Amino acid sequence: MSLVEQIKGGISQRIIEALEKAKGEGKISFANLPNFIIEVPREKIHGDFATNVAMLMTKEAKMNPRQIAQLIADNFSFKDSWVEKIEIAGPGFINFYLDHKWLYQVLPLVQKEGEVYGASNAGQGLKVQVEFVSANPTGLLHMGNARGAALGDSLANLLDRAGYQVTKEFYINDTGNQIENFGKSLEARYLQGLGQNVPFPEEGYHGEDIIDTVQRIIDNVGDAYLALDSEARKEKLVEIALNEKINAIKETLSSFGVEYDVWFSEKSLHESGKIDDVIKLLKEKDLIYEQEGALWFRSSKFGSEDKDEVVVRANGVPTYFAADIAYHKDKFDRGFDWVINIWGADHHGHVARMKGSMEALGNDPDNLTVILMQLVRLFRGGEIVRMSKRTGKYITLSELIEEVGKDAARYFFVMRNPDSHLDFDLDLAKQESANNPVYYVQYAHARICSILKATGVATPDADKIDLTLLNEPEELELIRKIADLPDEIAQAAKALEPHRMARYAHDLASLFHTFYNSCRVLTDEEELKNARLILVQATGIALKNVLNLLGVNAPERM
RNA sequence: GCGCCCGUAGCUCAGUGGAUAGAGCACUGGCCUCCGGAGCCAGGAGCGUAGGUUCGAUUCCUAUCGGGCGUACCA
Repeated sequence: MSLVEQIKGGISQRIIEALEKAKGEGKISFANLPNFIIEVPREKIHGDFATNVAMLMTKEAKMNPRQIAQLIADNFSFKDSWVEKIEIAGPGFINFYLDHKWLYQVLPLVQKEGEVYGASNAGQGLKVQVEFVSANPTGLLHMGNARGAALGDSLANLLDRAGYQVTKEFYINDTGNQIENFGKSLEARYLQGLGQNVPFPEEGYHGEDIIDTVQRIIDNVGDAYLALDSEARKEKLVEIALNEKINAIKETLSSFGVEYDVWFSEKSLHESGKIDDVIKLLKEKDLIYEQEGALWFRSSKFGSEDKDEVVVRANGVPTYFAADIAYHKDKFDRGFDWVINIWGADHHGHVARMKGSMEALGNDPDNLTVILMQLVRLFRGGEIVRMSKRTGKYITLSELIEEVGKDAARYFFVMRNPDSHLDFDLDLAKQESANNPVYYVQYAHARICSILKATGVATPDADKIDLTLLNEPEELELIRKIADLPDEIAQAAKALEPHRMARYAHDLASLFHTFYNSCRVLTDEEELKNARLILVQATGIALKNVLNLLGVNAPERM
């Protein structure tokens, strides 16, 4: 349990005791305690912590909130609580002012824990799976995939740190219509590459990368596939090209700092019979019916979905939805307590029926969470960078990494709430200046390393230093922010909101710069210098740990 | 038509039902004989609109306007 949690828990406990005591003395009556919170007030003058308990009890106790607050204050036990003073304010808030010495405990802790500082057991080992990107392996990764990659990977890191047992997974759509189409496109390029004048399929993949892929195949095997019939030829081409594409995707993601635990093949679901099995299972539950030659799932019976969906087409081929049902069933069969998918907003129509299908199979649909992310727009020179699906021309993830660097790209993608459209300013991301938030944070870290190095010796052991010399408001605020890290991580993980950590990193860097400008670290006063060095070191550790969560480097110099 | 997401400062965005709604950019003026000036300090303006629930609403509900997306035997 983190220090902040301990403090909050202690205050909470004492509030309940105070209320029980007052009740015993007949000064207040209530049957149930409200679900109150202990929060950090926005304004510093409102204390270190505050609670709304009195305002929530007015009905139950039939008293006005300030009277209730007064009772709590009168009966509050200060002993061993760090609480120094209690004030009642506004409509009935109870503000707690702490002896700031409680903060000093955090510094030795940070020094001792090092790179694991910030971790907690909030998730209690719950098994959670995060599936993200899962891009079509027929092309290169685009900005939507990039956002999903940054988001998913940071989220997985967060969950891991917060005490969940995390598996990162990529679902490979290696079968179905788009693979058919891929085959046709490859075949056309192959024949064209060998000098034949064949038309390119209208709905084919126009990207240049496919031409390159086919050229490599021609370099290897020449016209050997001309002799095959079209089906066998496409099969061969698809096999080779798919392999190449998937490897390229792996490499690009790897250079983006993203490594998966599992690469799951859609095709394997067809081959293992898991799709047939799940359809059979639904049939047994009378949730499948036949109409116009196709098999329909009664999705309208579940959740908010208002119509039924086809799972097997009239031509006997299962739909993507059928495969996805089997896939998600498989996820739960593998024992995940919590399954998280990150999808583009254009897939939102798929969410309700997906949850419905899980419910139909007896899984709690609430254990499936789908994070929808809005689109990404690229800007260069103040102009929107147009993407063209028809010509297959778009900026790829590897080009983006090439242009702005991994750190800026990851920071920019994860800095926003997935719900909002992301305007990605390429010029800003490239700037090595204060305008660029990622540099601002990294600069703080480099500065910290520089100070620590300037002493020429190792930073002293925090237990042997008088930390109570750290009394300046800038010092105390900085320590306070560091103390918050474990809770910040736990909360961001639970809410599935990694963008909070980008904000935290920025706030922490900002507090450090403020401290740096008002407190000289390398001073002649040996005792004070040592205490400040401990603080600087702890800040560096916290900053680095957060940047690592976001997949951004914490440079020692820049 | 119906469904989902978003409307907060000039721009890009934060804000678990709480107290005086916050950052960055842009604009203006200050700050190094001193640890990294890629830094610090100071300055203005805003919750799309109208109702409702509540002690209290940017947050929840309803309606409405504006933008995006979806509404396939595509994925």
